[in-house]
Amino acid sequence: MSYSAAELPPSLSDRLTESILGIIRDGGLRTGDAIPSARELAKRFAITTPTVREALRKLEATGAVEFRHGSGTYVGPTINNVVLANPHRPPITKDSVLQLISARLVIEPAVAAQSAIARRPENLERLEAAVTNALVPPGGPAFALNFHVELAAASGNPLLQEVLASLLKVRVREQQQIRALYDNRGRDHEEHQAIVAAVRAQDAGLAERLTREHLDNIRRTVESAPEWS
Amino acid sequence: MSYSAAELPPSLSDRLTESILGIIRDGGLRTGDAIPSARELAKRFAITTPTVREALRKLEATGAVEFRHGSGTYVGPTINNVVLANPHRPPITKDSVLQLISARLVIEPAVAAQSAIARRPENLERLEAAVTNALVPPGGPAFALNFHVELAAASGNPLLQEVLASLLKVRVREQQQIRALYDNRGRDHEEHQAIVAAVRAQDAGLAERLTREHLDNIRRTVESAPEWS
DNA sequence: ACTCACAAAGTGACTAAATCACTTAGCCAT
DNA sequence: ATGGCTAAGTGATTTAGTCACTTTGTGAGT
Repeated sequence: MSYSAAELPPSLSDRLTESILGIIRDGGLRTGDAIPSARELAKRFAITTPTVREALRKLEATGAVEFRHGSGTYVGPTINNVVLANPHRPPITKDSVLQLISARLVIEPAVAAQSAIARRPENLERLEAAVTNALVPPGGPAFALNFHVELAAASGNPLLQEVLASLLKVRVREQQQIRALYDNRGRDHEEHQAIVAAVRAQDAGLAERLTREHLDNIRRTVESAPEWS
Repeated sequence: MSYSAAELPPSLSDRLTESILGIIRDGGLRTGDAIPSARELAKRFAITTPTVREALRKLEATGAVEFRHGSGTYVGPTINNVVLANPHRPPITKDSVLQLISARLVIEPAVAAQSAIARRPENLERLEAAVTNALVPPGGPAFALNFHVELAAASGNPLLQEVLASLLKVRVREQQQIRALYDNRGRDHEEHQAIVAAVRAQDAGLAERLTREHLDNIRRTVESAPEWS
């Protein structure tokens, strides 16, 4: 837990990642833009392609770049993130899901209160969209949890959004499992709508309470479910 | 922001990282244990070392493994993390520091309240240690911020500790800058001690209020400081 | 018996030069 | 215009080898 300071001398590939990030940032490249090819980078830094690829793989692991076979390498979605979801996260158990909900139970009510205060009109729009989409999906990606990310986005602080997005980036199968347990024909939807109403009315106390109750309901549902893995 | 689902077919190095994680987890290896050498892994999976190294670099980027030149590759400290600090985080500005403090201002009071309720005797010990160490350092690593991680640890939820540790893993230079601004001869220390007292007394409301005030003080100090980068 | 220097083995770091697989864009024939 | 083919560019992976660093154990000297 100490995250001590015994730093090793930075390897060539370490310095390379920094240089590549420099190319991206100094070049003003945004998410989706293409970066120079591996061969091009190898020539530019006078090293070989396997070494370049090692550096790029490190950036890929954190979502800073994305590979598209045959096409090129592109700036990834989390290039400017401060906190990330671990892409190599440990397997999920019922206990770890309960731990996740408990953490959200601490953080999200406070976030909801802040969002109620700071929300802007466009946040309300996106929240409405997230709430209504939550009823639509026949089996598509889990939009329901996206609601909670949008709720955090309404706080106006991108870091809070990052934190919630990282916590909620559970594997899709487990999300569906939770929803199957909890979402008995629109209960999720109703509670989300109530929260949006509180945020719209800028009633921080209410938004906080409703969010806490909502997550507490989910926690209880999961808690009473049978072990699944 | 959409984190959409356009998943590409997993590459060889993707499958490799999963296999290596399998070796670590199925083997019951813990942080600090050695994993098979790159040559050994190459032989075992019937592939070549550059490919193995790419997979290992991805794991290195998320702190799942660590390289030690000439010695071997070892299981890293964040192998079981759910959320991570971005090792390739963007450069820090005064605005980004204020954004960070604002996020903590939302999250940490709620965490402090939870910690006041759930704290166990060993948490109080570690909190005391963090508080007293905060006065010691002549220039060493920033123990002061470690206090906030320990405060989150006292909640009993490792995820909350991970979130705070990720948020606080600012570069050392910036930490010193903040401390230089704020810590006028022990003010930090006094406020930390007051928070510990509230946690010890299991007074959740007080712990929450003191934490909010503490961070608000820091925020104001940073806000009134001159631009620095 | 103890210590220290040094050699050897194991490991990571990196190079060099290819080949294969995939994507994209342009051209051509329809 | 449309469809299919071709060629260039790119990522994916291989093969074979060299260099640098760490650890360990051995053996000489004390």
